[in-house]
Amino acid sequence: MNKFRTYNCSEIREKNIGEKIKLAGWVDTIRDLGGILFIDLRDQYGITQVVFSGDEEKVNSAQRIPIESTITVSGVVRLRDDETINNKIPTGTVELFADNYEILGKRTMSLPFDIENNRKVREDLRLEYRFLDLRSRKSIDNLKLRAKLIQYLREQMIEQDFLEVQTPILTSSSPEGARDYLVPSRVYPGKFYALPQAPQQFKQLLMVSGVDKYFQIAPCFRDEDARADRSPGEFYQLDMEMAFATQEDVFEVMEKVIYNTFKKFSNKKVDKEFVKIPYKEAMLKYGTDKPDLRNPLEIKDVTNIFEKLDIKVFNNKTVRTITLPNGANQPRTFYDSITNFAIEKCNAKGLAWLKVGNDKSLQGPIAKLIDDKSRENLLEQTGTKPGDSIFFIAERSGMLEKIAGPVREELGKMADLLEKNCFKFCWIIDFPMFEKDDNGKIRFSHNPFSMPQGGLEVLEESNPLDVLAYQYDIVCNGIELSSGAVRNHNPEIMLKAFEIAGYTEDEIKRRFSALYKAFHYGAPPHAGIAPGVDRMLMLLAEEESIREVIAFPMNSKAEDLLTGAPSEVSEKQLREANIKIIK
RNA sequence: GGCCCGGUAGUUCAGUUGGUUUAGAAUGCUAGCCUGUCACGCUAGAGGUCGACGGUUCGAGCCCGUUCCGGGUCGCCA
Repeated sequence: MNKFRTYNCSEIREKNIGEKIKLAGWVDTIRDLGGILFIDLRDQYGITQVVFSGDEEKVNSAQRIPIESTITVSGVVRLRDDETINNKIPTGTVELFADNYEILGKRTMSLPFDIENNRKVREDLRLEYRFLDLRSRKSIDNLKLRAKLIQYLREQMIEQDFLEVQTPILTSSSPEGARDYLVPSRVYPGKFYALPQAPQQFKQLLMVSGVDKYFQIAPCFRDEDARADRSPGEFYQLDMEMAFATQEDVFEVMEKVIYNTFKKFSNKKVDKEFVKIPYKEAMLKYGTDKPDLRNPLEIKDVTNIFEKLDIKVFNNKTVRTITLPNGANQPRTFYDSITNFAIEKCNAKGLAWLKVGNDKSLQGPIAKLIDDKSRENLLEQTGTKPGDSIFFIAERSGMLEKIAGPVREELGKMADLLEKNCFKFCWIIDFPMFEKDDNGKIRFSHNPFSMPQGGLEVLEESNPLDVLAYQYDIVCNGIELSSGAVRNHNPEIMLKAFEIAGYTEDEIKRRFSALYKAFHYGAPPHAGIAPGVDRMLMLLAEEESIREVIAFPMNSKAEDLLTGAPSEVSEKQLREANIKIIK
């Protein structure tokens, strides 16, 4: 029998009445009513009410236990009177009538914050005392959800015949992509390992080796600044890759896994259809490559109508609109507020708008400048009905999405149009292979290892900026869960693609030697994806910050406030690592 | 690195055009009372360099400047 407890704090029920038992846990609250005293005893599983009564000395001493200390209590399980039953907890019909207790771990420092109200507390303080922060019910629930989710993902991948393979953590720096975390080599002065940004090269090598379907719950490391939905430093992906597979094969596996997972861990409606939207269309209709499809608003291009009119603020610009159904009823403050949003948050010069009356008449700042025929075309082309209103975003094309996208989102929120309690997924497909950087130089727009659509022929004959890649993102409610691609397994096409992006053959051989070499030994066509585990959890737990679903996250400045990482190391360690610090 | 927002009891916040004694509230803490509470209740008490420095002013939590710290965002994240 366990020395400290015979049951956990969520276990005892009416069938245990009369039983002599022991419980151990944290003192959650003490309610001292004078002659009688109640303690809510808490552990990972739940809460049981403990009663001290009768023995005046015991009641008085129990009253002085600092809350959040750990104790063990022995006594007898009693039925509660009908009027004292607590329906909020599973153990609410019974209680432990204590005859003795012992403090196991006394709290001797004052609490830095109220544990159950931890969500309102400054995050740095919570992270400094993460061990207390994690005592809150919601934190424990998130840890449990994470464990179950990872177990379920693993089960599903195994069920679909995927083989779990672990790839190295100490590996080599890859010059593409994010900044690496470097680890100095002791044996080879001046040389470094890098922590993997993703197991990308290894999983592709596994394909060449003959692993047919690979997966891993993979830790990934990137030295980039944090965001609310992006942890700094490290995160986990459900990394997968399939041999002899096309884009559609990856979609089929992933849709099954994602749908089942969201269905299992959420009470919300999960849309079974994963809409496929080409990148170009997404940028036009939603102003972003991660559209939130709960928002019904769409952006329309009306440049053709306005290039014929002489409206000063629209001249020589691309003009796009968002129609807000029943928008004409919105008060003036609504229009001011969205205009301010566009100007302040998106750097727009302004936001023109029109109300459409029941007789199709237009009201608003630019109404007088639009002739009858243009008005008809405008209403027709944007699908605007009497009683609606239209918002105009006019900009040069490069800037346009940065305003239209956020304005569409904000309008949806302000008018409360987002479909509630549901998850809506889409695939964004047909990403461009190349883009121009600020200096007009052509570079890879996403993954250099993606297969260009049309292969070698297209690379040789088309304008690079028109070449599409077999590259796809999966997006849920406006959050990007993952990127994936059909990989380029053909060395000839690989050389050509890198050549367009300004790399020589020597550079490729040097930087991607293993992959480049391997692809000369019979590589299967292969494709994969790697959805972020933390982001899935964030959506399922309905958390605003990714740090709520990670046990020990770093703060947004990439510091671990518990252990003090990153920290200075001793001179001896530096010498062994052949490192000299330049300040 | 750029831009935006913030910093006032342990914690979360309020603090009016700069002007009345001792800078408030909630919660937490301490003490006392209370035999059926479950966020128990009631009474009393302690708790503050208003982030820091400088300036304007008869007078600054409030205005100005500098700086530090925190959050968000853009860059960045193939």
